[in-house]
Amino acid sequence: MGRPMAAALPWRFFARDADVVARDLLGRILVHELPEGRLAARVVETEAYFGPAGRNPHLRERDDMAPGLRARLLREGDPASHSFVGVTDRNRIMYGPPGFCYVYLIYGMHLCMNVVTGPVEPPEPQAVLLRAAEPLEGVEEMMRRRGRPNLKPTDLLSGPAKLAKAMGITRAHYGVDMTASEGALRFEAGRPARSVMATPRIGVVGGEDLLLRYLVPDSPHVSRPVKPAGAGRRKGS
DNA sequence: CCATAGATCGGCT
DNA sequence: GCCGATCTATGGC
Repeated sequence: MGRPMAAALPWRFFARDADVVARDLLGRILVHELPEGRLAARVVETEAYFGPAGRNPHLRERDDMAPGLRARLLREGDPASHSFVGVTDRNRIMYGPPGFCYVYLIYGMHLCMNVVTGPVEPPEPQAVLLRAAEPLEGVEEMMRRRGRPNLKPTDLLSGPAKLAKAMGITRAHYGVDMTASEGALRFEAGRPARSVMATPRIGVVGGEDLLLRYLVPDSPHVSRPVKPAGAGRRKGS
């Protein structure tokens, strides 16, 4: 056999609220073992999705969440979440236990990959969208799967659909347990990111002002860089 | 660098 | 029937 298999991040890691998991996933390693080889990438950008109002009373106990955000989620729920409308065939996995893979088709042609999160009691249908990562192992195979020549490493996994495609994610991964010890698709511990920044989520309708997108601000592998804090662009150095 | 159009189809009303 | 948790090519500056 090849290398010793590192432990998958355990079930408990994902049994926390989506914002906490989304932050904690930054710097962790997404791994997919394929016949063609091992694909590995460091997560640098995520988004948290909660559920409808009324299914999240446990948020009242949270003293580590911005009060405005907590109040909004308690009062209105998360209108951008696929679980906002209640159970459907597509979002059913979000209502199950944490640590499972949620894959969906977007714009008729792209797949996006999530991991289900949230406390078990009381339950809430949450997920974390994987938006960007830094390629570490199997770069050649990732490029082949992206099917575009001369792709720079920073363009390989810099978006949710790019990430899913390069990492070999298919609809067959819907409902896969990412915490299984022998599983091909899992997270490894890696090293948590040193700095984390929060911004509004990309491309959502509803909850546009909620700061539920998390990224490693100095990473060149994110889908969209953080807006410079100061004024317009510089010229030279 | 920025803005925009087109691709393409499953899920939900 | 409408529309989306996106990507890419193209054209302008």
